Amino acid sequence: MDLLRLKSFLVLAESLHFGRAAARLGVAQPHLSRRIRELEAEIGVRLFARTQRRVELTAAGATLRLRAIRILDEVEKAKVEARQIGTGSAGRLRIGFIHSSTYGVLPAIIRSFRAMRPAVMLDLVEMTMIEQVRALRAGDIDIGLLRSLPDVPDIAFETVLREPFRLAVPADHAFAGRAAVALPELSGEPLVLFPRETSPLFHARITAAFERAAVTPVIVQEATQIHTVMGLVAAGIGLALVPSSAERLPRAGAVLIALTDPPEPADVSVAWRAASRPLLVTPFLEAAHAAAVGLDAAGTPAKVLTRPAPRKQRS
Amino acid sequence: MDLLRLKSFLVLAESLHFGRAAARLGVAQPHLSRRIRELEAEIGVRLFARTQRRVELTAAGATLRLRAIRILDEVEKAKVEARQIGTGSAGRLRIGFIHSSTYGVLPAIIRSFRAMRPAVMLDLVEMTMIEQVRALRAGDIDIGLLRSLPDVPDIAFETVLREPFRLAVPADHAFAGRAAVALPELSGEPLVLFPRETSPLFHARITAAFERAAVTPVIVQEATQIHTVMGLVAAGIGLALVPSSAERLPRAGAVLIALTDPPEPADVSVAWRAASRPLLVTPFLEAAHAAAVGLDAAGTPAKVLTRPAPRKQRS
DNA sequence: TGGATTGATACGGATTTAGTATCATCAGTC
DNA sequence: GACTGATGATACTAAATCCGTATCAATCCA
Repeated sequence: MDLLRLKSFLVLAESLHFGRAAARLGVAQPHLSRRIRELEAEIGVRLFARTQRRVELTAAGATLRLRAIRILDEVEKAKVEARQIGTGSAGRLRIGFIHSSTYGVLPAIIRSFRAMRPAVMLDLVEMTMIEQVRALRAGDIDIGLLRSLPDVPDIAFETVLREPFRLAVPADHAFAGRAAVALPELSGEPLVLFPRETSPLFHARITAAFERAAVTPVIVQEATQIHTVMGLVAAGIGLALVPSSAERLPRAGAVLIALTDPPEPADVSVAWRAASRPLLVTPFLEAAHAAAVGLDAAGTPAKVLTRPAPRKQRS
Repeated sequence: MDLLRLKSFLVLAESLHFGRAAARLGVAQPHLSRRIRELEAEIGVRLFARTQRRVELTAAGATLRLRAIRILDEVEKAKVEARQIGTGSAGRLRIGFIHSSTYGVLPAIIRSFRAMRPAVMLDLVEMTMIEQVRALRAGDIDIGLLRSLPDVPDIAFETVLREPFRLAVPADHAFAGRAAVALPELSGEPLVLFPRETSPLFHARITAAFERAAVTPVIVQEATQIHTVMGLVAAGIGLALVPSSAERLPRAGAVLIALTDPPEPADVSVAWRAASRPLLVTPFLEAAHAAAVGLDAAGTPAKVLTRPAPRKQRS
């Protein structure tokens, strides 16, 4: 069975005229006769009833016609789809992301990327950084969205956003009305901190800043996820240094304040397997950078210190 | 795009090894390389990532593989289906039938035919004989099941069953206990008869028999359908001559009795367009003959006169 | 009855396809 | 670190297939 034969059959089934069908196919009439005869021989069934004056479909031909339309259509679609996936305008992109990007940069990146490549399906899976590296190596995800990594040879990454740290204080705290606070002022204040094991980057940046400021922090509680930290702050357990994306996390009872001497910003990076950079990494990086600019413009400054924007606070 | 290329692609996608795939396809390895290259050129996308040591599918290749499996499967199914329809082992058969066959031979024929050709779909439409002839000519039905026709040149038919006439009498009639009755005994009895216009065969056979017996029937009522006639008999309106298939029509208050000098039997025939005898006519005739024999064996004798079999009578 | 139309057949030339020999590259090994 | 074996790509020749022209047989229409 040959698609050319099938196509010829279909054209003849439409026009029911060997001469005209052959013309539409761009071949000579005798050759169309041959193709149809070969198709009939292969199937072992007469597809057209030729009365030497009129050509009509047999019952077998009529059902084959319906099938043939479908098959040729699917072949065409398969070709187009493969081409689109090959050129990156369609397909599937499996993305691992850390939890804290959920209310920060991730939605903006997704929005931006979908606008660029509407035909690409995104599979989003929340993972820790460690899990992302493992999944990238195993080929389970194509792209990781994570905080910057220690140098790993087989994983490439590019930073798309630098998030400044802010001071989170309970709404009824003395600092709550202040425009900015300096780290030395936190001396003696109870603090909530990210643990070294599960949040190495946050932990390192924050403790380094306290060292620079010559402050010995009083750690009263540890918590891994930003929303937990914010909850503890709101409950009055202590103050905390959190990345600015915490602003997007509605939480009654806590406010964010700028720092005059903040830690080195925490970056959000896009990672992929260095060996086989997926085609869609480039557009994804574009989308991520665009999203980062948008976030800045929307009042989440990445570098400049400003008065914290007013926040909606929901229960 | 060529199914051979697609098949080659699929085999290579399974084995991921040019040499082995080529062997499975029965071609030399260089030629498989060519086919794949051509397929990739046509689609404009690399389908395999060749690392000179290992071959693996690209993302485009992976989705094309799924599509290709489906397409090749559908092509195969289309071929098989067309072949089956062409040889009559599958397909659709549109049958027109007269009402009176419903409780006579039709169910038996259907049962027999479905056992023979389980893959053939039957479209059953009740029609009068006139409508059947029209539908056969228009190509709306393939087969008609009807009483014998006056010779019509473009419709061919074959008789599959000859139904003897019986005398239907009310259950409380003097004849009710008799084994057989002769037509002259009906002289003066009120009779229900099929009208000439709508039931020409029954009318002709019955009036001819009365003429032979030199009896002038007293017609008190006409009715077209056998179940109506039986109803009128049960109601005591009169007696009637009905084809023996009326036995299969449960009807309280009426019994059937053999006739010693019955009219010529009424035949049930299968008709088709003489110009293009559908393939399935032959098996349908076989099924019909088999069903007719079964009916005889089951106590509906076509020729011999016997005591009428006991009947279930439901309201 | 003759002309026109339609599909089938025959045959020679052109294109495509298949097979053989060979090469380049890389992984694993001693 | 050179060698060996394996793998896919390339080049070239032979065979098969495909395609177009010429022609025929049968039917319809005037």
